[in-house]
Amino acid sequence: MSRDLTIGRVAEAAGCKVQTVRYYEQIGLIPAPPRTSGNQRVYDETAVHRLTFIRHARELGFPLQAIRDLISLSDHPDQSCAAADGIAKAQLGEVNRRIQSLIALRHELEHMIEQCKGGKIKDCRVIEVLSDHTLCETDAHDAAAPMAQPPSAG
Amino acid sequence: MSRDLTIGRVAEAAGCKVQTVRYYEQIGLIPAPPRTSGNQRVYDETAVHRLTFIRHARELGFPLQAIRDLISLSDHPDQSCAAADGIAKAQLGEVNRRIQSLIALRHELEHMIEQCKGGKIKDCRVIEVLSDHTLCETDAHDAAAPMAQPPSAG
DNA sequence: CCTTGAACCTATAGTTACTGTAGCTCTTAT
DNA sequence: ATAAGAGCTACAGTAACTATAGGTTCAAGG
Repeated sequence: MSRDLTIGRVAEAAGCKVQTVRYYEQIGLIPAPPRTSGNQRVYDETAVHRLTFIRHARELGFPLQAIRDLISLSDHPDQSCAAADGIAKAQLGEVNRRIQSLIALRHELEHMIEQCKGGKIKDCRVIEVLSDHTLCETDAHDAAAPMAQPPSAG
Repeated sequence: MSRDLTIGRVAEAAGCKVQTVRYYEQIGLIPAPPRTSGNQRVYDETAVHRLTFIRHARELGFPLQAIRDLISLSDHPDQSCAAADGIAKAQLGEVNRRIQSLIALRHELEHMIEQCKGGKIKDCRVIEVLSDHTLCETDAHDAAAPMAQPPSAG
């Protein structure tokens, strides 16, 4: 078990970028770690733990604000679980809405591609469907619930 | 058929905000319209058409750059349809990836919520699952393909 | 004709969640 | 001793808008 990790090691272990770690520190999502005599950050395993937590939550689509709430929750382990549960449930609702929307979008795209089998643009359904209001009366219109954009899982 | 639309009318007809219309003009996605003597923008139906096109494409998850390509394509109607088709197909691939990811995420959230039925945070699976690397080995990890974030369909 | 209030104008800043760059300093290996 | 590579700060940029401030124009009512 290695203590005294550099920011690069921590970032690698947690699966995020060095800049992202510094950014999370800047916005107060992780505490500022101690520094070496040469001013470089020194982390331990708990930083990896918390960054991994954050990454997972981001991958699950939680906005940073929700993650902030979850973290403050987890810092008070004797409180009721209900708040964390509520956050997860709200997130589940978002995810379900997103899935519905995307399925509608997929139908529309498949339809567009189906129609567009070689030919000139003036006959191209891709352009036409996008241009014409009446041709796309699927539920695609209530798409795009205002949710966190997904992190680039790099 | 009304000609001489104000920006507010156009925005309403196309289902987007006034600022968004000005923004699209600013970034060159729509042409700058003529102005009244009092410097106010004057649109006609073709602006509504193009803005609707853009909104649909955004709702389908196309990034503005792809929309830009589509528009420049549609300005040359004698070219092959293949390019537009390619853009749509790439988009379909993204949509499918997103759906897969979200379904995995939904499983994970449902599992979390299932486990978390009243109790204290120290026993809460929501926190635990998010904290622990090994507990979430679903395909959630290849989630979050770098795609355009969805527009707020307002 | 004058006034009121909504809608318009420009310019700029803020949003989210980072990512990238410039120009340094520090650490580590040879 | 030196050179590569990683770290440091600070700031700019990204997408795609959204919001604000502070001013102008337009349409309707008195």
